[in-house]
Amino acid sequence: MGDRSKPNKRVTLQDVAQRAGVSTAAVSYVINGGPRPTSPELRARVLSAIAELDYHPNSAARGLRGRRTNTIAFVTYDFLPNESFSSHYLGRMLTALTRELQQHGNYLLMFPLATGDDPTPLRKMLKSERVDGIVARFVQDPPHTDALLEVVQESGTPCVCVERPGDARFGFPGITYDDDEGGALATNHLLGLGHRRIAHLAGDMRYATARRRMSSYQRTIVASGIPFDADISAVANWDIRQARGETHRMLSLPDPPTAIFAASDDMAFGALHAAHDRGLRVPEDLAVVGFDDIPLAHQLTPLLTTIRAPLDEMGVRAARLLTGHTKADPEALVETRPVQLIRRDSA
Amino acid sequence: MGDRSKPNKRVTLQDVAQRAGVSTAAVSYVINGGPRPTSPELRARVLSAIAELDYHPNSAARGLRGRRTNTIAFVTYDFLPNESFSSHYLGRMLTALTRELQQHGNYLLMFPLATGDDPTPLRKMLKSERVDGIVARFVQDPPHTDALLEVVQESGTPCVCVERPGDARFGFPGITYDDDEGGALATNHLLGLGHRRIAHLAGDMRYATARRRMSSYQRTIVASGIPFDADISAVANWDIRQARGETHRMLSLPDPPTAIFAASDDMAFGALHAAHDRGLRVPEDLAVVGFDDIPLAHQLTPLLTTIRAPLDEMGVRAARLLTGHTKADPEALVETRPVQLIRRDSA
DNA sequence: ATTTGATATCTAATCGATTAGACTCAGGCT
DNA sequence: AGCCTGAGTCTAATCGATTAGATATCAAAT
Repeated sequence: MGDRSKPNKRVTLQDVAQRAGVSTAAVSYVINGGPRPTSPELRARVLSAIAELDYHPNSAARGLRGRRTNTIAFVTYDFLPNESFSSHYLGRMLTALTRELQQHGNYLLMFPLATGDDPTPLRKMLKSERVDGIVARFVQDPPHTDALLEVVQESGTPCVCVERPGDARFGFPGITYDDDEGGALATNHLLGLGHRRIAHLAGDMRYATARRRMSSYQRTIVASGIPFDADISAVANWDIRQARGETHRMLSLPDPPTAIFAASDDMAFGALHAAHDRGLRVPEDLAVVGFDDIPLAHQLTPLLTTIRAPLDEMGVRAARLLTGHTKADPEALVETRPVQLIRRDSA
Repeated sequence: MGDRSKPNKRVTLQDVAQRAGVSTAAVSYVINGGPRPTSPELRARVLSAIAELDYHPNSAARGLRGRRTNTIAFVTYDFLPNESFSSHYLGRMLTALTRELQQHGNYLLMFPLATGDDPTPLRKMLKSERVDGIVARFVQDPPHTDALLEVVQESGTPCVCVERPGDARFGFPGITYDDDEGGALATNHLLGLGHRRIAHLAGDMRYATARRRMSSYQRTIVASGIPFDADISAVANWDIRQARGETHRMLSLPDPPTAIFAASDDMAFGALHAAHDRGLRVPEDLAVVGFDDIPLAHQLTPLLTTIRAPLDEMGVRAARLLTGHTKADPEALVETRPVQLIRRDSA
């Protein structure tokens, strides 16, 4: 497992102080820029000693005395055990998060949890003061995650929720995007193209996100004077195959849809698949709009028209709030970032 | 960002000792199971005091004195900045890793790096003694990652490489699977089905994995007495669209392939797409074998026949080696886990 | 009865950084 | 001259756990 011997003796702040001929306090002041002023000469001496000795502050000692770990946890609460890691979707946020954190010497700890998991490990992690804050991605809405949020609150760890509006009762802010706006954008885009028979493929109804996307579709349809038809609104549970099956079913109806708004790109692929099966042209015979904008969306043909959620922006924002590089508006518990219609070839 | 005030006073080991009427040493012994024996009565008193006070050891203090952080870093070195997080492929390993670590109270720190990134942040992280060990996933082979490995070695941090054979010069063990075996399995499967005209879609040649999969394909073909034909061996760079394009090209040849071994499931989808475009039946007119077994492989139709790498096993194994729950065989610098042919519908 | 040894427990030093409090010194004020 | 102020630096206490060394207790060995 690599060199187990200790090849290089530890360099401590003491050593630096000695080398620079100053006190340990002075060195600390220089490193941390305060809380007392330092003279330029002293600063120079210390900095060159640090460089010469290749000194790096010990994170444990810092954490103990200074009560900062420079670590943020990303806590997920999924329905399936491995969900968080296997979604292209989440990748965008994690990438943004880690990069933003790295920029200021902070680190990301992964803490995946699945529904039904005991919250004790989370409690333990928080109470051991391992992290300065957490980014919570809980796919369910209140009250299903109350137990977790209570654990977080009780530990006193700063917390920012993502992909949900936060929680007023617990005082946690949330950074989210507007599923309603996304659903409306998608549906209106199809309406604007002249479609009157627009179907919906919905995600797993346990997800708030799935429910919101569906209801905004319904509202938009109805608002435009078209009656809602349950026959062409199907729950496909985020699943490609189910989406394909449901699409086939709907296309076999006496009055088949001419357009489909799928609540995820995956399901949109299922719909495209079905269209392909039947020799339908996209978008001429069947227009398809997805949601998420996963990488595949612009790799498969036809290129998928979809709704893009600002995952990266949300990641960056969450990181900044937690590391204190941006102040949160104490009034606004919810920050909603706009979604975007990405027009490609499928609609 | 949640409650910033400190709602509950800190509970320390001192408090527990006082409450139980014993010394702090005794409490520590009980918690850590040693290094000295403790009597059952004392243990009981301490444990109930811990429970009553809801005590959780402070991780920073532990780290400082005990030199263990209970944290493992997952360090990636990718060609693209966000690659590590957006691959279904890696998800399997990360899930296995975190779950295994959580089991023993260890945590996973994500540390993604992209080619060309300055290794300084890694150096800094390691020298600050933030982690007990690292799992290194460096997609390139030596000598491209020497600079990074040097940094790791110099820091003295235990390191296990995954998806490559480790590195003898640095003394790091590796846990990997056999790309050659996978390529041979796939190719032989197609040969066994009677195919004589077998094409290959190769990944990005900068990846050792892509090169190995390609050369084992070539060797297997040639070993069976079929001459290697460069016209039906194409580099598609892991890209779906390129794979589709190359498949079209090959199918237009005077002597088109009847089977394709794609070095990744993604590229296999590209091939399937092309077959679909031309109205070819799979596997009758064109047989396709992929590599990786990503979730999509058993969600799209036809279900993809593919090679499955034991990512989860590798993750678990790496975790155990680093946390000391399994001893590494000091002789064997490489542990190669078997791959598996998953027979489904496409070949 | 005394020594030996093993077992169980306690005392206190220690890990390496942060920071409040004490100190020094120069310059400005009365 | 004497006092005050503030900038710059140093001394030393402190964070909370681990663990080597000292101590106590009791059973077995001499």
